[in-house]
Amino acid sequence: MAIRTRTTAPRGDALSRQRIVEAAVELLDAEGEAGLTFRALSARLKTGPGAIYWHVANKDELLLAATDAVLATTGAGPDPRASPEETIRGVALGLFDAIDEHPWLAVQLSRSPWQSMTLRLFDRVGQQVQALGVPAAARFTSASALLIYILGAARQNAANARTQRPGADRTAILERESATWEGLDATEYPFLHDVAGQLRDHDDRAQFLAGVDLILAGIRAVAP
Amino acid sequence: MAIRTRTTAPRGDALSRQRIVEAAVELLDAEGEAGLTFRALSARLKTGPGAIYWHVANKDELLLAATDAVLATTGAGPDPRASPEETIRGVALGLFDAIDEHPWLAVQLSRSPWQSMTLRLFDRVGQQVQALGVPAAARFTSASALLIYILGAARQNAANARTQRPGADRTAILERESATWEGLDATEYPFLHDVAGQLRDHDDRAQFLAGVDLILAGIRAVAP
DNA sequence: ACCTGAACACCGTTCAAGT
DNA sequence: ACCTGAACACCGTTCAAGT
Repeated sequence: MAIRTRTTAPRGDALSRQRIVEAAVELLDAEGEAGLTFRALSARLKTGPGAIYWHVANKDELLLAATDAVLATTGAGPDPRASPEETIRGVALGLFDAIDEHPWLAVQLSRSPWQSMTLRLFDRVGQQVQALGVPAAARFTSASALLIYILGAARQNAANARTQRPGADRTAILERESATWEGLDATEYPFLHDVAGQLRDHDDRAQFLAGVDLILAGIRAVAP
Repeated sequence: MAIRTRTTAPRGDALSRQRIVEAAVELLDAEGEAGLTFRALSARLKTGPGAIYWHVANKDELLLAATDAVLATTGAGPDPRASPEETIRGVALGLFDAIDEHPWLAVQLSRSPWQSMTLRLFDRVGQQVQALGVPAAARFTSASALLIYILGAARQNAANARTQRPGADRTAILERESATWEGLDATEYPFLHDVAGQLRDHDDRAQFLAGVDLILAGIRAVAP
């Protein structure tokens, strides 16, 4: 096969939808949602803002494409040997970690529900709920409760991470927050006051999974 | 007591933090988050944008104040005769309805977790979890799972409502979505394909409460 | 103390003009 | 077909100047 000439081969610096989306993801990861700007993006791609509009309709479409691109690489294929519970935990952890790595994902995922990506997730969770032996009438409720919790927790975690400076000392933050809760008026915040100590050795991931297990227990209680 | 003179009494059109926040809430309710602009707000208040900055530090603080103002009027006081489950359902429904009425609330509530308002909610839910007899070690997990679900579901509902044009025919939308799901490839989306029919007479509020009950069942399963 | 409104440094998006 | 970059209509925020 002949070597392509320089002029017809796609050069590394040629603009393309793919290169734009890749650069957008990099920008989102590095600077957060506020960092994704058509000007910043075009500067990084060494072109003008107008050039991007040739390949992408608008910012919404760009964000959607970035979300799809990241989620496409995430989540290992389902393991047929895994139990339904394990598969659900796998999906949940995959999303949790993806959002932990790309906090801007959370906002995108819950912005347009019933979107292709969310529907795919809903179906995957629903399949496992069915495999659990949940009767047909209770499947919709079970699957939607699971997905809502998973997305909600991952989003909350992303919001927490964004509040803190990146690279901040996690232990120190929890220590400080725990002390704050302890200092709260026990009459006004009896629960927080009581539970302040548990915050000190809090593990977000473990907490997240415990919540998933709690809902799974509820589902099992309805469909034994 | 003497009648106050016109000049010292706060005239109806005098600028004040309270009037600003009230106008902000009106604007948010009518036009959504994008509608809250310092220019639109100052036009409504018949003043310049700079005047607002005398009473409010910036847009973030304004959004926070608007959120507090709306949530302060929501949620009936806790009924001491109600069971813990009933109280939790009451808190959940109160939030759900508030967010249904003011969809912009959802984004605000999960933007800054560990904020005064969210902490108060967390404490209220935690108190009821304790009243349920959940052992100390499981209380944190139970309360946070509940709150994450409640906020997540309310947000999802708000996002759904925002996608649809206000005043759109709810039945028609569900009918159309149900038909879409039915038309999906049964190999790729087996669950959605199966469950499409249930979507037709779907009640968001009932669905939401069913999810709360599911988590309550899980909590009870852990702490009988 | 409080308000005014022009001005600054940004946005997303468009579009005539180029190649 | 694809790119350029100035221009438009917006933002949030600041600030000298007024009362």
